[in-house]
Order: sequence, then structure tokens, then C-alpha cells
Amino acid sequence: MMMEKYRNLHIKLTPQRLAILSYLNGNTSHPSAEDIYKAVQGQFPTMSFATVYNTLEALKNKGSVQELKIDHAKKRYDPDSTIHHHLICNKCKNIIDIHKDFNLSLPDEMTEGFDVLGNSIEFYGICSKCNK
Amino acid sequence: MMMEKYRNLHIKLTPQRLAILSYLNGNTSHPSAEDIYKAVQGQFPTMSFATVYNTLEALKNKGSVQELKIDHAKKRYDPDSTIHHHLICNKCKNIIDIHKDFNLSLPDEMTEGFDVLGNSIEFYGICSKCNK
DNA sequence: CGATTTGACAAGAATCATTCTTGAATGATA
DNA sequence: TATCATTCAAGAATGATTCTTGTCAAATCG
Repeated sequence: MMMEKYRNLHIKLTPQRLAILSYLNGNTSHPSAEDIYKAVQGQFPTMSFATVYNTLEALKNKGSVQELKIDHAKKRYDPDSTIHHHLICNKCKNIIDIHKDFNLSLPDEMTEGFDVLGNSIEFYGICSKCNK
Repeated sequence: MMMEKYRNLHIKLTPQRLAILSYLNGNTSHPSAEDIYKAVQGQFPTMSFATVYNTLEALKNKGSVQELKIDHAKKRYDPDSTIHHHLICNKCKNIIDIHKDFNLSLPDEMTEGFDVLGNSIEFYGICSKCNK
């Protein structure tokens, strides 16, 4: 079931990588490398940070994980490869997904000859927890 | 003329800060701290990086400079405080401004109780130079 | 005027996420 | 089994940013 999906990545599936993949699968928490490292620590106490980064790099290249530039302090990763946007809490940096299609087109005279390939919208606000 | 504008910031205007302000004024190149440092080096060879960062911090607090999260490698700064968006070259990281108003509203059932305050759109593409 | 406080400065050390390097281990192939 | 490529762990290296310290100049106040 899930293995099928993983095999289609055409990367070598080691136990460490499977643990990372399984943590990421369906995960909407937009974890940082550290979050992932901690989550997999239980199963592989000897695993190093390098393995997390290497695996994320491999997944990025396959397009199955996206690197979010939302937080300057640390990179956040998103396993949802469908087109969507994000709503970020200014205080706690919590990120939720916005699955809505906005049809954003740019008039040619604004693009200075760029070949425009896509877009991403960040909504900012304060989440309900921080708003109390 | 310009001094008026600077004085309204209500921060102490030292020669170093004036040099930074004058470099930033009307600048649409979205410079990094290093770019700014290099640009002001000519006038103040003894200036340190800390002064650049301190000044940017002060300007950020006054809302007259925005920190862009577009580039993971280094922060980029934008002195244009009007509402606008960005078009970024995936290859050379060149950033141009998009002054266009998109009316983006989110249905309540998507916001999970967030108080939505604003948004920012990043368009991605390849600039004409990199496309040759 | 002096004295004192405030904030800015330069220099360099400290931090910390990320990347790189190395050598060992593993897996695939034939 | 021999070969070759890939992955792994461990820790060193990197580099942008932040922090610390002592110095200095401008502003305030008696």
C-alpha cells in the first residue's frame, strides 16, 4: 500500500529512510529537520542529523517534499506536494494548509521578461491559541 | 527633503545610519546585509557588520524596512513599505516588485480560528538573463 | 558651563542550523 | 566472490546572525 508509493520514489529504501517517510506521510505539521530527527530517534537511536538532511535532500529532488521558506530560524518541510498555500501564526510560527485555488495572473508589463512558473501565498495572522 | 523623512523615524541619525538610509532609499534591489555593508564600506571603512544589523533592526521596528524570507541563505531587506508582492528568479535569486492588488479572502472554515492579518504572494520563475 | 546619562559604535567572540568530509558498512550486479 | 555505487554515523567546517564588551559622542540637566 504505502510501500508501493515509496518504491516509486526510486531511491534506496533503508530502514532509516522508511522511518522518516512514515513520519512524514500525511503529516501536516510542517516539521523542521530537528522535529524529524527527534521523532525518529526512538526507533533509531544511533541516527545522525546528516541522515535526516540527506534523506530530505533526496526527497526534495524527487519533488515529494517541499522546503518552506517561511521561518528564518530553521527550514520547515512539507510532504504535501499538491498545490496549496499557508497560513502562519506570527507568534508561535504554527503553520496550517490552505487548500484553495486562487487564479493569480500577472500582466506581461509587470514581469520584466520573467518566465513565470508558479506562485505561493503566505497568509499571516494570529492563531486561536496565541489570541487568548 | 530626504532629511525630513529620516527625522520622522525618531532614531538617532548618525553618519553611518544616514549612509545606510541613503543607500536604501528608493532601492529596489532587495539587498542582503552583506550588500549593504559593502555599499557603505567606501564611505566608512571602519564600519562593522554589527552596525548594519543594528540599524536594520531599528528600521524594522519602525516599520520602514521589511525583512524578506525569500532566500534561505541570507535575509534580504526591502525599504518599500507599501503593500506589494515579489517575483523571484529560481536561478539567480533576483527579486522584482509586483505592485498589484489581489483581493485574497479566506473562507472562515479554512482559518481554524486564526485572526488573519495580511498576506504576501511570491511568484516564482526564471528571469530573462537566466533564460538565455 | 561640567557631570551624567543614553545610545551608538567597532571588534571580535559565540551561536546554531546546515553542509561537508571521512571512512566504514551495506546493497546491487554480474 | 569481486566490484561498484550508495548510504550511513560522527564530527568538523561553514557562515549568517546575534551577543558581549569596552569606548566614545551627543543630549540632558543641575
